[in-house]
Amino acid sequence: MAETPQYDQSLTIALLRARDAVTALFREHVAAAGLTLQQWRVIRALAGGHELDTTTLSDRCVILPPSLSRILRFLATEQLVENVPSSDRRQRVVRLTEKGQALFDRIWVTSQEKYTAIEAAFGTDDTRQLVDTLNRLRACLQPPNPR
Amino acid sequence: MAETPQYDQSLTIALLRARDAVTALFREHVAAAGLTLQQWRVIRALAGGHELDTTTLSDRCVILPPSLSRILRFLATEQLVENVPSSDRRQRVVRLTEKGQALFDRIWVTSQEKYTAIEAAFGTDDTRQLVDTLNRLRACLQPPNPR
DNA sequence: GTTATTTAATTCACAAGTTAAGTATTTTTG
DNA sequence: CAAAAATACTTAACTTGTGAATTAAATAAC
Repeated sequence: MAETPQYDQSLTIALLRARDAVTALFREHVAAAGLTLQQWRVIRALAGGHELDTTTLSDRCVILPPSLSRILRFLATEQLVENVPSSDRRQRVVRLTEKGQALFDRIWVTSQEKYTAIEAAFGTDDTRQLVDTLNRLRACLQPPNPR
Repeated sequence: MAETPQYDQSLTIALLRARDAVTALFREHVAAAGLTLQQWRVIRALAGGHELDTTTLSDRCVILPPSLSRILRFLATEQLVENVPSSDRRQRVVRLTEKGQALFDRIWVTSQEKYTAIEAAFGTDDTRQLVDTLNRLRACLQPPNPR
């Protein structure tokens, strides 16, 4: 039964597969609302009236600046986000429009349900512990303070 | 300190960040050899003389068929992989060329070292346990047998 | 205060992710 | 055996990931 040499034991592959399995549960539902998962992450980060510059947004959504730039261009044409004047005119600060918040509200309900279903299937404690472990892994790999 | 509403507690984001942190350790080294991480996953799956059809390869590398098609096209032009005649002429079976295997051998050494370093930093037991947990999560989310 | 330097974001070019449609071969069905 | 259905890939079109180059504005250094 030496089918997969050691592939299933690889941390990188395990992370990839697990992420794949989780996102698959949300993709269809988010797509039905006309958004990709990445666009949804941005909307979600801005929900509740948060005004964020693109650097913060990029970090929080784990989306590289060039991608975020394109995503914001799309969301702006859809009138889901709008710019907020900033004192530092280099940076771009954005927020949700009313339409954007409404779309968030609509998607969020079902999204919550799906997430709850995951916790139910995998266990609430196990889920929380996994998140902690993943964050610990990350903390342990990234040079603590590049400042 | 209510900076991130609940974003850091999200399983999807935690998976994304963790994967990001891990792959970052390998990307530069693999890129120096002229490969992307995805191309490297394919090479790695074929290493050791494995002959695989694209369906199996797609599943094992967690790369969708259209992407794999492009990747194989590239690897073929680089003469790193070659086709193997198959009795079922619908399917494409590939294997590494000598050049491909040589490239694998070259990358693999350093790759192993990096992986060992991760285990050292995060703990061998913790790493193995995390992989198990991730595989369990996946098993628990995916409908067991679509056959 | 003008010239460097740094910083924030965008643009560019190419690889990959994603869905849908298309092509060729095999299997199934009648 | 011929027509229909299923299977294995590939192509096409669009969005995103990735690294390098570019633009614009703010800060630092003369």
